[in-house]
Amino acid sequence: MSAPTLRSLARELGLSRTTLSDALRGSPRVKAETVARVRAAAKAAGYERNPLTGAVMSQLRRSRGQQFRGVLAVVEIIAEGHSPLAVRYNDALMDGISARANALGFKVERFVVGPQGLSLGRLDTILHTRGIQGLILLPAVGFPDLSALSWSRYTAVYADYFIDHPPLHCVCCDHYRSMIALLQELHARGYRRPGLFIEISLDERLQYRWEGAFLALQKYLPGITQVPALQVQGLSREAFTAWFRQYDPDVVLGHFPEVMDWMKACGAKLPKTHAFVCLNSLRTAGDCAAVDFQVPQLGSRACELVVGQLLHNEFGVPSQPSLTTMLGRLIEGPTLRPRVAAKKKKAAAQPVAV
Amino acid sequence: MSAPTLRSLARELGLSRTTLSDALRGSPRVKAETVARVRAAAKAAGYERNPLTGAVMSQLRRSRGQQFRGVLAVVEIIAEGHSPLAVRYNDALMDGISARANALGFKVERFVVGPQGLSLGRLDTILHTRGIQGLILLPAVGFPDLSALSWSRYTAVYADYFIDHPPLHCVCCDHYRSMIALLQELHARGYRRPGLFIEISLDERLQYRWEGAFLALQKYLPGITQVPALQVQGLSREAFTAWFRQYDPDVVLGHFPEVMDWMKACGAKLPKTHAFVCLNSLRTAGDCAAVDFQVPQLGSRACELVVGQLLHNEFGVPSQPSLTTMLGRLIEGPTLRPRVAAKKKKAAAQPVAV
DNA sequence: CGAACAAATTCGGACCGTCCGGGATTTTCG
DNA sequence: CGAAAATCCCGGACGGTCCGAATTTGTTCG
Repeated sequence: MSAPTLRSLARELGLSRTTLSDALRGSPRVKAETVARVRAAAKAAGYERNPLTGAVMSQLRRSRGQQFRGVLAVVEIIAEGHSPLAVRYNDALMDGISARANALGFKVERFVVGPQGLSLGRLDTILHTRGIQGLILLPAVGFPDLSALSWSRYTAVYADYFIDHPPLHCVCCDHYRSMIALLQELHARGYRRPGLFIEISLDERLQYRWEGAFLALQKYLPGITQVPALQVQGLSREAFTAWFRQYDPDVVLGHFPEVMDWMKACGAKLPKTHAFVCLNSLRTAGDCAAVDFQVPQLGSRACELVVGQLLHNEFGVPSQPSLTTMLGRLIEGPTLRPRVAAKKKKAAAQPVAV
Repeated sequence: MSAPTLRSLARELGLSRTTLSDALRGSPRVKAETVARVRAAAKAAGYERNPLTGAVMSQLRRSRGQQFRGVLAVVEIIAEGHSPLAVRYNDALMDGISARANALGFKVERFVVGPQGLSLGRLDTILHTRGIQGLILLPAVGFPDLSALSWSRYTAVYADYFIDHPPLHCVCCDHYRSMIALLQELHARGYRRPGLFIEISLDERLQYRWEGAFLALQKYLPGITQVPALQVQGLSREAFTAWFRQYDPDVVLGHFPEVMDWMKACGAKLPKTHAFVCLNSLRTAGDCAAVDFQVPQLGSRACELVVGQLLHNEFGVPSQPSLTTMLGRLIEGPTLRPRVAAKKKKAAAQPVAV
């Protein structure tokens, strides 16, 4: 009489153990009234389901059927003509998502929301009828509002820095730390006048993580000649040339590979006298050093997060959203001096983690 | 055919599932020759035993009905006398960890590593014999090296920004975004000369996230009078007073509540003429506005991460470490003007997310 | 009003890996 | 040769989950 079990409690209530199990977990298969009745009885009898055992059983039961465990929806919110860069970014994300989802036994379907695609209400209906519960939201322009979806049915991750409507878990590259690591690496290679050339709107979206890290490290790395960052609203050759001539940064960090030509026009030899590192490898054609965000890995991590929550039956908006980030990598290129091997162990061919 | 189970493998070998189970665990009940044969076949078929499942089943069978709990190790690395602040931080983490672990069916045990505690080798042995596989590492001074543990046996999370030996997943507060949000909130409340007063060693450990965010936002928030940040190596009343008199910041952000008295001595009235926000609520006694890192929630998240990996049978060092962060919150206090209710919906009593 | 059909709700079966009692076979020994 | 002992292996039960099937309830239409 000391330890009430699922089965004994079920007998007492005149229900099957299955119904009890489903009711206690709040499965929609059981009538709401029954759920309430069962829970009250369980509480009265002092029954506590063992969550660890439950999780393990769930896995065991699932592993038999193998293969197909469900469908994940990848939701793309397209407000207006999206740039080719965004397309490349999203495709890279998709690669990582699909690969990981497949390995975990999930299939992926892509939905497009926006003027040319589905309305939110329509998406909600489709997901509901298809029984899709896991969502991965691809980065959208601006700050999208998805609060119209019935969130209590879904578990989701936003593949960007931040979403407030609703506040979901996010997965994104760590631009701040990537910049820190990049500057430290450049410093180790002997560069002392790093210059940041950035379009304001790009960094604003990232809450100034590029420039924040740049400003802080410019101040604290030893022996640095501070070059003021050049912010522009649009790409302007004149502005760049004037800035480059005035401050003569020995390594330019920026998003636009076009400036390499402008630097050369000013007499710079890459990588002999000056260097250039593109802040986003997706913008390059492999002809310069660049920061690689490892986007597929981000997608993979996002996928793991969603699947993890699905398996734990956690739905709805999280009580406290979190941001999961991963460090970018420096891809070597002909526009940057390789690291001088101070110790023998550092292999130049290896990509250096930044 | 991709997921061999104990039973399917047994059928194939013409043995019973029981014998298989015993053989794989090396029970003396099974003939040595059979053990070898079974193990070889299991390896060939790609059968993998999930240790957590084993533990659950074992307890289930042994002590029927009794609640089985898995065990997580919380590892504290204490190099020298740890500050009372670190103690408070770790205790808050533990609260969150314990609560979440409990809900997930785990219990927590604390291990202390260091000169006054266990050696790494000893810890490794203890964890092995106790069969503990999930580790949560509490923040350590400096950059600890734990590579001596047999990592292939464990899955772990480090509850701080960064660990490189080995590179593990980390969970930490998002100091950068917390500062951004704090400055935006202060700006919305009408403050225009925020001043940052910070000890270098504190921010250096955070890769200058406080100051990086401060520098960037000082530059981009409209109508700001830039007050240069005051960095100190130790707390000095003279340096602070000189800085405060010279630049007259209308809100001081810093770690040390002591400066409130110094500000008052300079003629400041809190919160009438000036304000103070402590950058770490654990340093305050509730007598001033402060940033709350929501440490228990961080612990909770760390716990979820470890348990998730345990359930998925993922051990060893991750191929690509990630950092999971959560936003701090602004706790209102008598040293800060409340937000002026522009719209009626903003309740002053509610803590504003920063 | 009732039949046909759809949706909602509940149930039964199969399953996971472990432990223990016990069965089957072989070995030891009187 | 027979009995006891040793060795090796098997079946049942455990608690909880999942899925398909069965049963009940509700709805539409002739």
